[in-house]
Amino acid sequence: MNTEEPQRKQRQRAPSKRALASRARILDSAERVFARGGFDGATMRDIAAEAAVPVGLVSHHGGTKEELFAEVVARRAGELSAARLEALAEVKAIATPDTAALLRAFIGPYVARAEAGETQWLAYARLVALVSSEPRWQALAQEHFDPTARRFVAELGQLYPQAETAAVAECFIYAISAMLALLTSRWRIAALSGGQEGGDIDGLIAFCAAGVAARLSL
Amino acid sequence: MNTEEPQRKQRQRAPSKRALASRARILDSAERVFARGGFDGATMRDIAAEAAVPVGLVSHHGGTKEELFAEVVARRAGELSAARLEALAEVKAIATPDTAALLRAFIGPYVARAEAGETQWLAYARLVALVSSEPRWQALAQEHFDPTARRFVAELGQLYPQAETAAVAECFIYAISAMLALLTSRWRIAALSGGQEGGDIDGLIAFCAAGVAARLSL
DNA sequence: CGCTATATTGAACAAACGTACAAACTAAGG
DNA sequence: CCTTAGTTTGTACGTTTGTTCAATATAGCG
Repeated sequence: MNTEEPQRKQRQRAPSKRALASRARILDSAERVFARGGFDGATMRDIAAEAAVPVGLVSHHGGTKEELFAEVVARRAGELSAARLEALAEVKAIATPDTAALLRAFIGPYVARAEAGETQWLAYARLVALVSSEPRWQALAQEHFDPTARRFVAELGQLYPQAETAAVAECFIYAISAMLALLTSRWRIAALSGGQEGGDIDGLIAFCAAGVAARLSL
Repeated sequence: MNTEEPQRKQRQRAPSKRALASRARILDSAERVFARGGFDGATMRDIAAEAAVPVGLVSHHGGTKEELFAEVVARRAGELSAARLEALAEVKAIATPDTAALLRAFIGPYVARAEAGETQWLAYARLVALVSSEPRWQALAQEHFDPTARRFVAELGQLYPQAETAAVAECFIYAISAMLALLTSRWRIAALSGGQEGGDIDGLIAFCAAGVAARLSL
């Protein structure tokens, strides 16, 4: 199973400050470029140009294009999962959470970061949507997203003991895609409503909570 | 505005049966390949190989890669819009439709085709998800999807006179992304529920109808 | 049939792609 | 300060990309 990493070649020296800065800049750049055009739509040269470094340096820090993509996905996944589980723990400490509280614990941390003006988190949302929908990245989704998602599905299931697990998972996927739609398709909402800005987290949670309750009480 | 089509070069001869068959086979092939890997993930040679024709023939019938993509999207959009508007007319003929009936008129024709074993419609769902989420294809979405979507948003708005148009559009986008999730992410539902199959149209509509009602009554 | 517009084929093109590499350069550790 | 592991740079290689093209085959039409 774990034969693929025989022994990580241990460094003899710590990376310099400049090297760490280059690496971070390249990962940020890759995040934006991957978000803009998907995996195949992005080129190593685009990433290098956006980071203002020569092409070779991208490979040096990021490895293969696939390795670079996986690393970009992995980078924020840890922080996101931790924040979600923490929000879940908080809400469970107070009282037995209802559907809306559970969904808010999952959705809130993401939307908060995306709306805090941190454009990188908004770009990351497009990546998550990509990884979540294309079977090609199933392994990435399984590793980085499934554990936390499973946890929330289990919590949700406790609120609807008579519902099958598949139905709970189905609802959860609906909620996730609605969340990603809010983050990535605001332009579409504006286009359909004649230019009005629309879409906030409270409306999203109201939508999803009611949907889950109705679907799982069938 | 319409200077791009000065005068469509009129054919002197009708296309032969074989030519029509080739053309259809190429479009079907392109639909599958585009659905599998997106626009950039697909190559003209993949499309040609799947259709079992030489590369040049793809260009001959499909034109540029972008033109081919646009044509693949356009091909089913007409039938889909017509079916949706017909379902809407039917449901309005009987009585004033409620939220669930409106959503069923929009979602039903699509899911029915996708579940009828016609794998091409399932592949097309991935294309629609792609066009609906990437700003790059905004023009295609505007031309082929927006008119019908606007119509349904208007109908939905009549049921919730106090709601802003942007809120109605927001709900509609949520419903669409849930529908596309049902069509394209069944593998994800199975992964989250330990392998169980899940997701049917009745559950989806129950979810969306309750969500819309709750969101627009805020 | 014989003519001709169209369809088909396979080869070829320049451009762009991911990656590898050697040389030049920096900075950490003794 | 000198050594050396690590970083940065520019270039170059072999593929694959979308598209074009001349030649060949086919089928519609008088």
